[in-house]
Parts: sequence; C-alpha cells; structure tokens
Amino acid sequence: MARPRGFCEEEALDKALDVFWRHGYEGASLAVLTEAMGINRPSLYATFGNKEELFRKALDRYISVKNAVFDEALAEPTGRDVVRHLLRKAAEMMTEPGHPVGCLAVQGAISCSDESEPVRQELIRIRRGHEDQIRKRFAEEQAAGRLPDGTTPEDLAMLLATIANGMSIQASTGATREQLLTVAENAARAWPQVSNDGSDAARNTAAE
Amino acid sequence: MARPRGFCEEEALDKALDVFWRHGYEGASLAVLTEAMGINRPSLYATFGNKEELFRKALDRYISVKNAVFDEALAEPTGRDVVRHLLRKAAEMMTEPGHPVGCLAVQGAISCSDESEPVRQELIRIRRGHEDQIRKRFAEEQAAGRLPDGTTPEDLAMLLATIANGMSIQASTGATREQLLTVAENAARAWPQVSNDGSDAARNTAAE
DNA sequence: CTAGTTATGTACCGAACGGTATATAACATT
DNA sequence: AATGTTATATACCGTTCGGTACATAACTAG
Repeated sequence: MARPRGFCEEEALDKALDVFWRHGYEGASLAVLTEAMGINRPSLYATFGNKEELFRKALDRYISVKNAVFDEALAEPTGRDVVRHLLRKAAEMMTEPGHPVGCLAVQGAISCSDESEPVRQELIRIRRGHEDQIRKRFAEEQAAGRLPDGTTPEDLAMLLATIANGMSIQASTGATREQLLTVAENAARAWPQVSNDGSDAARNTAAE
Repeated sequence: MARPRGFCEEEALDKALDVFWRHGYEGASLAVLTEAMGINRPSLYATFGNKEELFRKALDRYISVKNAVFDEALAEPTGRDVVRHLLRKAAEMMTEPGHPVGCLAVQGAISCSDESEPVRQELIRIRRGHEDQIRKRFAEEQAAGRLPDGTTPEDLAMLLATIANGMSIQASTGATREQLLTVAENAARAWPQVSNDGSDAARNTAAE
C-alpha cells in the first residue's frame, strides 16, 4: 500500500447525499459537492468515478435506509395499518432535522435536461419499485378478503404512492412535520376498508 | 413604426411553456428554447427580457388557464364534488396529449441550484395559493356543517393538495390518464364526509 | 534511506451556460 | 426614393459546467 486516503468514504458520501437531496442531481455542481464533501475533484473522481456514479452510490445509501423502514410498514397486520405506518414514516423521513426536506427519489431529478435522462429514469424505476411492493402487500389483503369491492391492489397502491409522492412536494413547499403527520393520519382514517359487518365501504359514509 | 416582428408572441410563449414544462426552469437551455420558439436569442431578449422573465410569462399563461378550471371545481355544491372535480381535471390536464405530463407548478423548479431560488419560491407561492383557495372553499363547507368532526378546512385542503401534487409525480413516473382518473375517483370516494344520518365519518367504515 | 505506490492540490481542458454587441435586413413615414 | 426605426442574424462575451493532466505529498515495503 501507499498513501492512505485522508477522508472517510462513507462520510463523504453522506455529505454528497445531502447536497443531491437538497439541490437535485443537476442542481448539485461539482464545486458545491467537493466543498461539502471536504475533498477535491481528483479525490472524488478516483473514489467515486464521476458525478453520475457518485449520485447512484449516494442514492443506494439513501434507499437502503428507506427500504428497512418500508419493510417494517409492510409487515403491519392490516391494509390501513400499512397505510398509516408508511405515511407516518414518510412524513418523518421527509422532515428530518439536519436533512433536506422531501424525498430524494422524488426531488432528485423530476425534470432535467436530456443529458440527465438516465438518472431520471433510475428514479422512476425506484418509485415504481416501491409502488409495486405496496401493490403486492395489498394483493395479500385482497387474498384475505380484506379489500372492499371495486378496489384493486393496483389502484390502492397507486393511490398510496400518490399521497406519499405528494407529501414530498408538500415538504418542499414548506409543510411542517406536524402537518404531514396530519395528512398521514387523515389519509389512513379515510382509507377504503371492508367493514366488520361484512359490507364493503370503498365509498366513505352512506351520505349520498 | 418600423420593421414588424416576424413571429407571434403568444405562439412563441406557448412553445417556451412547453419546453419549461418538459425540462423545468433550469433544465431548459436557451439553445433549446430558441430552437423550439423558432426565434434567435436577441429576439427573445428584446421581446421577453431574459430567461427568468420568459419563464414567469409562460407560467402566467399556464396558471391563468389552470385557474379557470380551478374556479369551476370550487363551484361544485359539496366538498366531495369539489374533490372529485378538481382531481379529475388535474388528471386530465396532467396527461394532455401534445403537452408534457405533470404540472408545471410542481415540476418547474422542485429542486435547483441557488441561482434559481427566486423561481422556486415563486412556484411555492403558487402552490400555496392554490391550497389556500381550497381551504377557503372547505371553510364554507364547515360553516354549512358539512365537515366531519375532527377535520379542519386546513387539514382537508392540505390532503387534497397533497394528492394533486402526487398525481403530478405519478404522471412524470409514467402513469396514464386512466390510472390518474382512477386515483381521482378513489380519493373522491374515500373523502371524509358527514353521513346523512347526522353522524360523522372522518374514519372510513366502522371496522375497528 | 530508497524505491514504489497512491492520494492530494493546482491548474487547466473543451463545452455549454445565459446574455449581448454589432451589423444588416425589413418595414413605416415623409 | 430617402430616412429613421425596429427586428433579425451572426458572432461573440465572461462564467460555470463536468472532467482531467501533472506535479507533489504521504505513505508502505524493502
């Protein structure tokens, strides 16, 4: 071996993650990244490849943490519990003190120049993957007879993912953690559910 | 007068709107803009000021169209009708053939470099304004005794805005118009509503 | 201490960015 | 037709972008 590197790779990656999270992939310049990571360009390129690879590695770290929480939520006993757990955790993760607000998978590259299209597609893949995990969980509910008539796992998964995505925008708009938790609770309460008398209640209340 | 301009200002603005809508404020380069608008840089600067002013003018056009639809939705008789109308129209406007998918107010500058912060703030102002209009409409519902106990106009407005924002991300993720319309319908059906027997039903079904 | 290896710091690369100076072309007015 | 005025086309400005060549510093192995 020779001269050892003068910085911690994981710490630097976390700093990069913070910058990408805050400014998005394209909005994060090499100047800001190296400044935040406390290293210079050649060290960055030697260690992480290039800007895109750096982003993907930072994204991996972000997603792996997120997936653990995700799996917890999916383990809840009922559909409504899954919804509540997932949206609560989303609200918390999107308003974590010391971190940028919102979700990297949503804000990272929602619109960009053609040059960054691969990154945008990668985030799309991730969002679709999450929705698909939810769908599978709701399919279990359906198999257990706990989905109201007229609802499908696909539709409910898309609705849930829509709300979670929307929370990211709301966080970016300035919504507080408390506000997002209220959104989560209200969504969970209103969630379509089979009533215990056996009737379905995809439609809330009988008032029509 | 002297030499007349060789292009239609409104047509050019619509072309610019399309580019900003598709690529976001920062992702839209002058090269792409002028190419799409069919004019060259000096004409653009003489007519529209600079990139930021061009964006704001394109945004004005976009928002004015949107506001008309918005007002229609708010005129619906009940809260649930407002929700359904608004989300349906949102689904349609976010998947209009011949236009970029999603909503410019969401995708235009959700994350960007510090340089574009004013534009980002402007979009935040617009999103907040929309949510506030919804809140006022729900406040009317509350005054009429049509809001379930435990719900507030603020909370419901934020929930609705969250879903609408989320639909923009879903459109960007590749959701079809039909899928978004299903999201809209499911959200409207589940919407918290006072039942006709006088009891409240912020919580969907009695199954707990 | 020397040699070999790897990381760092500086200074730079070509390309693309938003924006503009300047010359010319196209019109209205007289 | 001559003149004044405005729009267009070209070619360029300084700056920033992502990325790298190169010299030097810091370490290990012998």
